[in-house]
Amino acid sequence: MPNFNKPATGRSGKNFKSAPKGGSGARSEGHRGFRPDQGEAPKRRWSADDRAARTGDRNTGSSRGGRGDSRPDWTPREKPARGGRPENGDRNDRPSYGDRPQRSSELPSYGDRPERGGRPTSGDRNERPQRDSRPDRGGYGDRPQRDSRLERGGYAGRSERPSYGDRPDRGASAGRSERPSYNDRNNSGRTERPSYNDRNSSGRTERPSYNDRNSGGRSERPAYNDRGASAGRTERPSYNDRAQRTERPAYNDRPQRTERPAYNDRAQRTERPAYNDRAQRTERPSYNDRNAGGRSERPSYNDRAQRSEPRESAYYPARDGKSSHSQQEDVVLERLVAKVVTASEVEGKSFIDLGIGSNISRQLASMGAESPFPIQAATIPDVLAGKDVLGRGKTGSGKTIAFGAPLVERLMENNGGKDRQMGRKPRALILAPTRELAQQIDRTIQPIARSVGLFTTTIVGGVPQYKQVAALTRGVDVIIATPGRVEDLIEQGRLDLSQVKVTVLDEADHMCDLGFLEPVQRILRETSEGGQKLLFSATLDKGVATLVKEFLVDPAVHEVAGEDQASSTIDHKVLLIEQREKRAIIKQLAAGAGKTLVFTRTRAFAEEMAEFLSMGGTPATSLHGDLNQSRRTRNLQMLTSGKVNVLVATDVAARGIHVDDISLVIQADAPEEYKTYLHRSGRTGRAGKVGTVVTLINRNRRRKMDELLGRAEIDAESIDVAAGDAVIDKLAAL
DNA sequence: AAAAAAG
Repeated sequence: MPNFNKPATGRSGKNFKSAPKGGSGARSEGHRGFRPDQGEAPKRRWSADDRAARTGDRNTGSSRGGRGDSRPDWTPREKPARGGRPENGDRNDRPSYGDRPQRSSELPSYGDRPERGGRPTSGDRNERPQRDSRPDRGGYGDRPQRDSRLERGGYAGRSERPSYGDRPDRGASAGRSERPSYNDRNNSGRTERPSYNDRNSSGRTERPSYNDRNSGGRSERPAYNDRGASAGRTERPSYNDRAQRTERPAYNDRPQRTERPAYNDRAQRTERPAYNDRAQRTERPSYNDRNAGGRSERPSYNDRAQRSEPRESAYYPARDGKSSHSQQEDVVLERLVAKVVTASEVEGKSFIDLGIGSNISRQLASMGAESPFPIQAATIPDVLAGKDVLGRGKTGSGKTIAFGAPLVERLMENNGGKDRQMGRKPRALILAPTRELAQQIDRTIQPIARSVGLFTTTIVGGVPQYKQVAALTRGVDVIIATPGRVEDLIEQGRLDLSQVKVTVLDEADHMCDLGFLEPVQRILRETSEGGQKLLFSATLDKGVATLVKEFLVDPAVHEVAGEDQASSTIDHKVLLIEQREKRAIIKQLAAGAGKTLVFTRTRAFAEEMAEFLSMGGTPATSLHGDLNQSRRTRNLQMLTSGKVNVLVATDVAARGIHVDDISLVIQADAPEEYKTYLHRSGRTGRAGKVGTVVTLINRNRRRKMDELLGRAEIDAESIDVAAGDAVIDKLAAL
């Protein structure tokens, strides 16, 4: 790709990783945080008062979306109210400290979160500094499960959480919540469901690789014609031209795209299996069945499976019996050549100047984003122009709106009058690495989409799928998802991505890591060929080369200048400690009054530390993959709501998650990768607030830590300490 | 090591 300094040397990402540009942390021009020009990004854009006032507005105005109020066409026939909400199930077994007591009070009553406008959840904002300090914002937690459903307000069933009364006893699902940890699952005779590991290696057979599918029958893809002529869409390029780029083509052009294979028929598929079929399950409508229904030309997942096409096999290194864990070195990959934007360049520009419509601009303003942040000003025009974009913006710099606002704007302009059509296929997909992040993104994008009558839904695991399926059946425009559930629903024939014209990968570099890359590739291949692709991350580097090569066309690369430690409000410290004193020191650090986030390398240690701290008088809760989703959501919410001030988490909380006012980040286990360091530390110091990051290491690991800090381009003071030292108390959060 | 699917 033209945007790389060095042309790709091979097809697989491995090549890029093995050809790093030296591990030095030189702040040279080719390096990650290099910035030719100084310019400070304006932080804090609004005051707490503004925010409070804003909240009020939203509550009154957001229902305008139209759908929510009337919700005529979509009466949930298939699943009326019954909010199965299993989530509550685990409430009983909930281990962590404080949640129990307040429990009942923490769940807002249904009534108060209908419009989501009040948006207490702060979760999602992480990428957007703007909302950071909203005082009124409750946190994630208040609306744990509701993820996206809010708007659909009207419909009972949809709310993730039905009132206590109507909730039948989530019988079956209850069991789910207790899901054993990954480890347990592996050992405990749960034969019915292979653990992730098993699945990766052996169990895998049941799922054909997408490659096969590609080579399979994908011959031509139905044109986009039906899309409805985009009437006056002249001024703005449309989806289609993407190929030729220059100026945005209209949806209609799409047709030319003959080579697109495909999955076309899916489009016509009206008879999609009803939710009820589910019962018979096992025989879940396979692609074959569907094919039989007339769609013969399209290979079924199975067929595809058998078809062994060596082609692209390079993309599946792990499958070939190799350990999928080849310890990647923590190296700084070559930086992508980017167009650098400085804060001063965008000063005075408004979202409207950038091409965002007035409706969306108004919505953004009501959310606290009165004027665009640098990363937004840099990428919005290109996104609107239909170009593929790679965007790098520091943690909390507003990346979600940077891709979310223009994405919604484009969908609105190109809906060909088909908006709100029942059963319409999603036209945009946003993928995130964790469920919490996906839900957080939805909380930001949903209001924007609703402001122009478009709908969003989250497609993530850990929660029952029926509501997601019901939403898809009704028709949704934007999907915010995690990879696993998306693939699951595609296999079930309940999700069709063929009409997806815009795909966003948040935390894109992470989505290219082992374990994520392949699913992501398979999913991207299911989207409309030639569709626009947007890759964002605070640490975007050449690790995304594999995806760029296969899916992006002449991408524009943007980053913001002045986003390095010099402009940071975070203080970094490295404590050289005695291993045996680690717990005591963490306890001392966590004793402060401010919100503290502790990162551990393993789930077990996270759980152990949370318990240790709680037992020691510092209420703490945990967040990691061994918890069922409802507990994850609840525990995170406990921190955002202030029910506890300490959250001990694995790296599931390292990226993207936004919690207001975290004043101290403790790395109980030092990160292996400099990027992890940057993401973890990015949980504090948001919205211009000050924060401290303390990393605990053994003295003999000092050199290694220094190297990592060098790569991260962070200057941190190293201090020799012993449990009980006064220095530690000083670092404890205020 | 972690994360990501299972009415």
